[in-house]
Amino acid sequence: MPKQRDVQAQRELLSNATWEVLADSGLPGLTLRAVAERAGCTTGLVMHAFPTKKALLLHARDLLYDRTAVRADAAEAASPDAFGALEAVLDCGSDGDADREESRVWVGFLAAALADYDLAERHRAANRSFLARVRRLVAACCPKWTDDRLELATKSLVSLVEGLNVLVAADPVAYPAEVRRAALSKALAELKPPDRSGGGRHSG
Amino acid sequence: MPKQRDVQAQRELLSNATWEVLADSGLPGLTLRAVAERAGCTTGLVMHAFPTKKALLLHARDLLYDRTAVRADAAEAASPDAFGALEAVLDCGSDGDADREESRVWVGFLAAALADYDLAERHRAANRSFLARVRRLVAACCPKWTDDRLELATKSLVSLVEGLNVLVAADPVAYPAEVRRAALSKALAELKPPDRSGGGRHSG
DNA sequence: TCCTTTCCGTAACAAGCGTTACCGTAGCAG
DNA sequence: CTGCTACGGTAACGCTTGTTACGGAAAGGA
Repeated sequence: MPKQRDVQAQRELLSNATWEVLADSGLPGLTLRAVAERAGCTTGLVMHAFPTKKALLLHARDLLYDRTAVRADAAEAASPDAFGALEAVLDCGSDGDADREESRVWVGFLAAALADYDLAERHRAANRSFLARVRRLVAACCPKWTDDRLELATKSLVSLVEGLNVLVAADPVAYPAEVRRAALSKALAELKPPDRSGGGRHSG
Repeated sequence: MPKQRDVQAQRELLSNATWEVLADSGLPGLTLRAVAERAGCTTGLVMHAFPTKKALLLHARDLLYDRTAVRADAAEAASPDAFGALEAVLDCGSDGDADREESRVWVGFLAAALADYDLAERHRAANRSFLARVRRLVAACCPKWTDDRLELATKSLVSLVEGLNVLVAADPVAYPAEVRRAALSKALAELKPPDRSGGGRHSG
């Protein structure tokens, strides 16, 4: 049995390349040749690893979801309480340079999803998964809230965060990190208006 | 002087067609032929009305901005006080079917702006104009607030609204009109916590 | 060492894109 | 009615796209 390959590694390599191309060339620049060049191979390998371009796109979309899920899990696990976890999860889209890139990719996939049913399905699944996570954390923060209130707070928080991500992707100057942080903090402060036991922020 | 045409009307017709194609075929489906077919003509007229595809895109982008500005002006003028104006302006993206289309178009242009400098410039200008409008109304609602607080509230509101617009464009089921309305109302309630003189909502 | 089998780079394909050149034609002046 | 001129539909161009077919090369078994 001659010359075996690591299919999994190839698919991940190509998905990463897809991600990078999408980040700095946008959706119209996402061509198989661009992906191949970024991955350091030719379109031959791309078409052997994925049957079609759409399969590559869907796999890259899944990869984006996996990454955010892994990071959210890590942020959640590293936080001592539910408040900190919620803050970390919602803020994990503001870390550094790599994340602005992720926002750009997210916007690209979103725009593509508006005209592609499969991509739209994955977008919805990912966003609802994110909603469920945030809702769980909000519920942990405010156990006495009704379902309606939980629902509203969750979707408000998610909308705020995604809005910030979208807007900062197109205009980083108008939405600097400090503004984003402050907006998030103010929104999170809504979750604990009565009791002010201890400071949630770890630093000044 | 034979056979004169109404250039302005042609440009508007084509921009509208561009808008419609972008709304239901997405960015990759936005071709000159598709625009021409939607406008009921051929690519010949398109290329006579606009020198290039990018010029058409930019004009369509300007048209989108003009429409939202006109509608915001109308919403503002029809409101008796600053609170109502702010609510109307922020809510003007949730009216009916035509508006979901507008959100989709907005997302499409945003994604295109991530890889096109001129489109990005117009996006920034439009968003900053919107920020200025909201900030002016917030300032009218809360005259005693500091600049920092104004800035934060303004950008939080805009982020929330744009986030809702983006999310509802891709998943209308998860973000129904009532949720959006409630989220906006709750965010606006932040602007007047101390005095509770009269109800702001006009109807049930 | 040689053979076999899988891999993947090369190169071609048809289709679609934005763009261009051309010419029939429709409308006004005389 | 005739002639002129700008308009815009037609069709082609060159280019890039996704996709496919093919052949050389590399790695494990005999």
